[in-house]
This record gives sequence, C-alpha cells and structure tokens, in this order.
Amino acid sequence: MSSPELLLSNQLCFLVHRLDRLINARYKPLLSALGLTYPQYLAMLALWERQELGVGELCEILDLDTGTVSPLLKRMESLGFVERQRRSDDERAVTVRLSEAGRALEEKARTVPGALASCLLRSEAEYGELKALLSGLIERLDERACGESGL
Amino acid sequence: MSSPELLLSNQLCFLVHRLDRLINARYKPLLSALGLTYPQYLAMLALWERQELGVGELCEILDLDTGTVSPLLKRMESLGFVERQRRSDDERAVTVRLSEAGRALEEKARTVPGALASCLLRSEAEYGELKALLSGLIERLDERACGESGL
DNA sequence: CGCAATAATGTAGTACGCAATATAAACTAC
DNA sequence: GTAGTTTATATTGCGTACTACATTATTGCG
Repeated sequence: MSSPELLLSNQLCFLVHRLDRLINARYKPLLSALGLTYPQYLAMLALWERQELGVGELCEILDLDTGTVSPLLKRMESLGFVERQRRSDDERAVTVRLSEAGRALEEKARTVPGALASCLLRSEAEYGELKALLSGLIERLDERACGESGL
Repeated sequence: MSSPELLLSNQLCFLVHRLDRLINARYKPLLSALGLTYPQYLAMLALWERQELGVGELCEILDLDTGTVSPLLKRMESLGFVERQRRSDDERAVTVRLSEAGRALEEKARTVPGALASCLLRSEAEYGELKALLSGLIERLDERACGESGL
C-alpha cells in the first residue's frame, strides 16, 4: 500500500489543480454570457486596467508564452473585443487596444468577481488571508529553482 | 479606469490559476524522468493507492470527465504502465490495473512530493493550514451552485 | 554587412469540457 | 416474457487552451 506521502488526498498540488478547475467551471456560464472564455477574461482584465498593451507586456502580466497569447488575441480580435496594430515606430511590436465593444463589456463584467466571491469566501478577512498565502507561494515558486544552485 | 474589483491582481482566481501552472512546471522535469505527465501522475497516485479501478471510479476520484480520462488511459496503456480490460460480468465497464512497470514506478516516485514540498512549504504547520484552507474552498464550490436554488 | 536581440508566428503533444455515439444492462408495459 | 424504453458506461470527436520548441521578421549593434 502507498506510503502517506503518495496518497492523492495529501497532495497540495492536486488540491490546487482541482480548485482551479472548479473556479473555472463556476466562471464559465458567467463569462459565456459575455462571450468570453476564462483566459480571454483574464486578458480583458489586464486591458481594462491599461487600455493599451504590447503583446509582450500582456505575456508578462499573464505569465504566458507568446505562443499562447498570440492565438488568444487573434480570437479576441475576430470576436471584435480588441484591435491589433503594428507599431509604426517599431515594426517588430504589436499594440493591443480595446475596441468599443471591448470597453462596453467592462460594465457588464463588473458583477462577475462578486458572484464568484460570494460562492468562495465567507469574509473580507478570509479574502486577505488567502491572497497573502497564495501570493507567498507563487513568489517562492516564481523566484528560482529552490534547492538548486542557491541564488 | 477599473474599479478595484476588476483589478487583475485582486483576483483570487488568477492567483490560483497561476499557482497551478507554476506547480505544474516544477513537476514537469521530475515527472518526465519517470516518463509521466502531470495528469498521468495523478492517475498513477490513485492506482498506487487502489491497485485496480474502474474508469468511472477514476473519473470520480480525479474529478475529470470520461472524455479526458479515456485518452489519458489509452496513452498510459501504450506506455506500458497500466492494462485495461473489459469486465466479463458487465461488458460496459472497463477495469484499469497497474502493470508490473507501473508498480515498479512507485518506488521511483517516492521522492517527488518531497522535492516539491521543499520548494513550496516552510513548515509542517503551513502544510496543514494550506490543506485545510484549500479543502474548504473546494468543498464550497463542489457542493452546489451557491446562491441558486437555496437548500 | 553580418550578428545578436526582440517579437511574433507556427507546429506538435497533451489536457479539458461538452456533445454525440455505441453498446450493454435494467426497467417498464403490455 | 418479450419488445421497447431508459439508464449506465466508455469511447470518440470538436473547440479551446497551454507548453516547448522551431521558425520567421524586424531592429539595433559591432
């Protein structure tokens, strides 16, 4: 029989993975009412915040590869939420801007986070605690390989 | 400008999503040394625990669709880690069993969770706290649609 | 003019959810 | 008790997404 460290129910990774998929499933009906998928919603959050972004900037914000973001933006453009334009002063770069429809969507999206929070959270304090905990874990993993090659 | 509830950095969903992908990335090199992907590893954890499972049981344990698990098992079978056999007493059902190679892999996998934990966690207490917190959130989302249909 | 840097695109493999299908078992009606 | 319906189980197909790797295009520097 398995030793306790290999029990599925003891794996934090499994809990995080499961929670991520459950959250995703909760968002899905709310977002499909807006015409967005979950990753598209995250990209829209970034754009509502900044209005205009380079593709590279968006990749950094979302921590995604350009190979992921490029087709994502292509779909969002064909849906009419964003416009892409190659920069005239640097022909390598592409600027992503909200369209009118994309800006209009922000108003409709305003109720979305609250709907999820009411499912997930019991108090403002819990929100803060969770945010701090998750941010801490992310920071530890993001920095560098832990044991290896110290610093 | 965005209202605070739409700020990307304030979204727990984004933090969970990001953490999940970071964990996944950390596991990848460890698991590819075993010849497994991350979801395959989770399936193996379940099998090491139970030796023999129906496809449906595995779907429930992992909380995955049969449409996800079926091709996953097909790949794992072609890799030689599991065997699938239609049950004689119920031709609808398929039983999944570990192969010899699959059983042998457990020994090599024993060091994997600890490697991640040393990256992620600072203490045993933190592990317990996180496990309780995440489990609680999962339970809330798993139960049913929150506001809807009372009860 | 080459060479390196940066950004965008393309490709292959895996994963996930949903819908449709095939087959088998169980249940209902008469 | 058999015919027809319903339920259960697994597989397949489709659309979207993420990752790693390779390729292409533009720019800036030596």
